[in-house]
Amino acid sequence: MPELPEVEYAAGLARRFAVGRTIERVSVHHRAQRRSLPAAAARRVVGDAVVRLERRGKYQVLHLSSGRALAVHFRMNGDWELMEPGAALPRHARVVVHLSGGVGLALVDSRALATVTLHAAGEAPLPDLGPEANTDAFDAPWLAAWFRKRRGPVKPALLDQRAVAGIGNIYASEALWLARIDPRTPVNRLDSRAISRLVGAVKRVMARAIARSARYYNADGSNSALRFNVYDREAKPCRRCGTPITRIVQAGRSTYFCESCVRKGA
DNA sequence: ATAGGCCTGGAC
DNA sequence: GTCCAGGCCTAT
Repeated sequence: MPELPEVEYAAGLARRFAVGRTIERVSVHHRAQRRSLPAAAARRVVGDAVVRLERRGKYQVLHLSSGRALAVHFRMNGDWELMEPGAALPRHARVVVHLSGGVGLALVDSRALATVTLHAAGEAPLPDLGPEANTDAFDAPWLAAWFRKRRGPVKPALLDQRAVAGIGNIYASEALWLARIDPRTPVNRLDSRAISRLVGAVKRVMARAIARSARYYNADGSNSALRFNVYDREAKPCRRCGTPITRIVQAGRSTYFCESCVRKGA
């Protein structure tokens, strides 16, 4: 579930729920979770208030009144579950931020791959990230400049969060399909028109998903009502031309595309 | 660029 | 049982 649109939605929920409240306790319910959040770190934030919740790419940052920050990354399966006073621990709750008023912000994640990290005041809580995929800061000149410094096929390149923040494996395939670009095209072979199409397609895909995720987001992380054009549609007819969708593996991850819709040379 | 690791659950 | 998964890191 969690690429930029889904994280945006989850962040909105958590923001309305947690900002203005004070952290009374942080409980960790899976040992793998201690790799990113050791017990001492979980203890250190007690008494801190959540003053702001920021989403950046697929990350969320809980800015605390002391200047410290908690950075959260959902990875493959993470999500928030909001616990009202007296609520039972949700299934797959891995970390719970217990807040004033008796509520709890629960990180649920069946695979326990999500991360929560504590950062001291003045320390950058996030790695180097490119412009947000859904904003004007992400534009064709930027992407062209990035591609000039890189090599290799365009689809894995789109997943590099330093190039553009927030795109994941699903929306990378979706955007390339919309732009009619072959995912195997080396980035140095994309002309400026193709790059412009790609930037436009990324923004359209993001905007649509953001608009829909508010309605179709399920607590278990599934987004079943979302209808993808190519993702997970191997051998099914392309919605544009009917040709069976092709699945290949790039950088160890599935890529879906339509071989006939793709424009020659891009 | 690829392989393996981290984890669990669902599909087959 | 096997394979796969919307992410990302490290090692080769």
